[in-house]
Amino acid sequence: MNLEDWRSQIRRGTLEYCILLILHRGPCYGYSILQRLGQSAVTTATESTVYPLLRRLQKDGYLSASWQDSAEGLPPRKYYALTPAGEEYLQAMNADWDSLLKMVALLKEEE
Amino acid sequence: MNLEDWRSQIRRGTLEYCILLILHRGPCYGYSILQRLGQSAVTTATESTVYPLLRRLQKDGYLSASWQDSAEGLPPRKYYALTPAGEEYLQAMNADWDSLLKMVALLKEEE
DNA sequence: ACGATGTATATAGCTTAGCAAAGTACATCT
DNA sequence: AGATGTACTTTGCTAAGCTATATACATCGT
Repeated sequence: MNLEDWRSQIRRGTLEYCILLILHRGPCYGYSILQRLGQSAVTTATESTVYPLLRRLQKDGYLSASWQDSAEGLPPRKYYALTPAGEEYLQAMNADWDSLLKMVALLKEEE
Repeated sequence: MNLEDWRSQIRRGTLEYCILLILHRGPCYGYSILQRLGQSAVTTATESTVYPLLRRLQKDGYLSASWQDSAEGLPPRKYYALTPAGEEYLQAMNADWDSLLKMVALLKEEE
């Protein structure tokens, strides 16, 4: 297990959380989400991670999706948006995330 | 995917990080680590998660282990401690953790 | 006497999400 | 003609968390 493997593990759950945070700001499409996640080395992911994740979140009722044409010969985009269930799910994640940060901060303090 | 499943995913990598943080303070044995992790709903784990994780970290050279007898008829304990490689690994994780926190904070700010 | 609880560790097998690799389709740039 | 960029899809591998079960002994309650 090296750092790169650890990052891959940390992305589990974290990517899902980040995607919901992005969509909380407004509808967005996969390719753009992929690029935004790429801004941090830890959340960087590939298409084979993000596209299936988005479809899973839609299947579970947390996201809605709609195809929209792009201008100037660009491929059409599949826009995703948070459903009410998705907003609720995100709020529960926010609470857990805060709890986790406190736990880690506690473990660091006590040194 | 419900919140409980998400927590299970978030524990991937997170548990490993928390265990190294605990051992950074000094040697400790599995059962005690298990109880400390149980202080937060997000980091709560079972024996079947923590014991194999500890052995894996030892196998990878991040931890050393030694059996020590307990007083008053209690079962013996396997104490784990960070190796120099483990300390290095933890420092790299700390950097990644900070980076992740910044990413999440950024995504929350922009709303 | 006997079951329940607490301490302490171990292992087999299932499930799931991240990922590499490869593919589709079209437009622009060199 | 080939490379690059935009945008989405699918197959199959791998690794880690988890349920269930096991071992071993001590104490506590009924």
